[in-house]
Amino acid sequence: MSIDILLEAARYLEWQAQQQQIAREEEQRKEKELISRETESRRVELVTATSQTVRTNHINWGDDARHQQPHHPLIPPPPSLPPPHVPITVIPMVPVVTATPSVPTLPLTAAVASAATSLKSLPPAKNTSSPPQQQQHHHQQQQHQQQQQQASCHLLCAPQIKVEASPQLISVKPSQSQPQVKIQYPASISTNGSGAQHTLVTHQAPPISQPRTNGVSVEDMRAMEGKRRPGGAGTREVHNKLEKNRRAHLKECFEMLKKNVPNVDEKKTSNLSVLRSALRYIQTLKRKEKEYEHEMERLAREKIASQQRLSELKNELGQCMDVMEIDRVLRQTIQPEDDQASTSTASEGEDNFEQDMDEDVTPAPTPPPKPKPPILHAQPLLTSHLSIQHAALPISGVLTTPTPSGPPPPQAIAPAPAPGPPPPPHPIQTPTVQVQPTVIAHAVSHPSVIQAVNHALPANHKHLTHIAPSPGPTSSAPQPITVAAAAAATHQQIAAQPIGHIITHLGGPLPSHLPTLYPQGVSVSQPTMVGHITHTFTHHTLPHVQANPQANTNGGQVNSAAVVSQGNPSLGKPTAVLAPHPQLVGQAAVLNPVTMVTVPTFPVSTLKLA
DNA sequence: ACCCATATAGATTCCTGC
DNA sequence: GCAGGAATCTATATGGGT
Repeated sequence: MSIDILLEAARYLEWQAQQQQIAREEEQRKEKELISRETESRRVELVTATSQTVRTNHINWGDDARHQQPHHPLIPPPPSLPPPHVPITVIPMVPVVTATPSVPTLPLTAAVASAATSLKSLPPAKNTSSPPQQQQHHHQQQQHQQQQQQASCHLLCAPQIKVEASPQLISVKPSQSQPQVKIQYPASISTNGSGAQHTLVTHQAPPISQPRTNGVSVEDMRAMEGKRRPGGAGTREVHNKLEKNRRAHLKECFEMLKKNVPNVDEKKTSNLSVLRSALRYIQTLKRKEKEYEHEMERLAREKIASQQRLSELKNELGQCMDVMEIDRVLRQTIQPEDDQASTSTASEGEDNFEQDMDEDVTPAPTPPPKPKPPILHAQPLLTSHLSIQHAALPISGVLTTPTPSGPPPPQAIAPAPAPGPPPPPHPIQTPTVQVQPTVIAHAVSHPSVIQAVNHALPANHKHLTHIAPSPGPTSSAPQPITVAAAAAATHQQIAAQPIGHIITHLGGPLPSHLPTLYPQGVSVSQPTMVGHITHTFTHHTLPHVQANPQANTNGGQVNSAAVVSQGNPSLGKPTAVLAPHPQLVGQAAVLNPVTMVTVPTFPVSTLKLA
């Protein structure tokens, strides 16, 4: 219920009260005349004054006046006092007013409230409403004057009306004359006072002060309404509109939240339930997030452990193979070929190798003697080669990852051009001929070969990449080394084109880094090592090449200068091609102008993954 | 301008007694 | 099953604080 409605109702009541008051005044005046005529002068005046006072103060209290008659034995009952025509309607406002008594800006309600509070003290005032006649007379005169002067009515009548009105009469029009009420109310209050002197004093002031204390006059109220309405109404409307928009936005937000939160009933879900559901959902998400994080950590730990285990296994396997191969190869090669080699152990043989290498190796940067067995140094980088080799070997075939598709690439080492079947039209870089790095790696990275080379090389030269047949001291033309040539080391071709030079490189994963990583090749020209290598080719590589033609597991680089190899007549095996690495050609030319056999410089990680 | 608290009314749902 | 009341929720108005 807005204040505007209340104000409208108050004005309506005021207007009705004025109308009724005017009519009643006419009647009362007529009554006065009649009474004055019937009764004597002074007493009649007194009686009329009191009755009028009562009437004016309690406009609708006709019944009360009658009830109060016993209390006023001197006052005869007003015979012609008309009962209120219509009941009073202001009553419903009182509960509202009393419900909100703290509204200071509401003059009407404040006035009503104050009047209501004053009404509580009204009955005793009625009981004591027998002031001296002089006072009453004086009061009557004042009342008359005020009645005539009053053009504005006061709402103080409302409480009085309310008190008198019965609950059943709430909806009926009021029958109060507010002007009288306004004026008479202070009078009644003053009469309620215990002392006559006090009433006199109060009579002087009340007409002016009471309206201020009890409330605001109608005109003041109207003025305030005028102040509030133009600006206040607009402000109110704007404020209401803004508030409405705000609520709409809030509602949209709730709707959005409801959509984003699963397991929320589309219907019958209040905002509170939506908030609760959202809270539960957020908590669930947080819990799941933590679980997933833990799972990820666990999987990461498992992965690391698996990788470590894998590397350990690889190391163990490679170490075992190296040791075994070295022992065996040393026994087989060094003893028969090197007469100087005594029945030395592998370590002693290594020393011999080292000594030999010191003698025969080309002027390469000579590192200080290795404090440790070279196998230990070579292990990390040799692992890749060993893996390839082992993958190719039947023993360690578990580690292989055979290529599922594609024609079996000719895995071979480039044969010597002279013997064997007719060479292809393009001996070099034949598209149909592909050199399998696996084979090359297998051939070159045979543990024994590598080990032998590593022994011959300084400690930091551990990655065997190039093996070149010995072109002879004056030969500068690159010549491919083939399986046949390798086999010829022990057969016929070794004499014609023996492998007299092996170029080693430090293991660099990327070919592009070769120029920087391998500023110089290391030539292995010692007969012992060359013989060992060729022997290894003969006894280990070729069988593997034949047995595992598709053993390319890493898709290594194809040598650009592939040379069709010749089949080994003695073994009757397919031709193997071994070609120099394209990116090492230039370097090979620089290092040693021979045909090179390269080991693909694929990353070690690739091998590990394979 | 925005937000919040309060009061109120209307609608809906739930519970209870008959 | 139905009426009535209580409980709950939503929308609105209003005033006040920041």
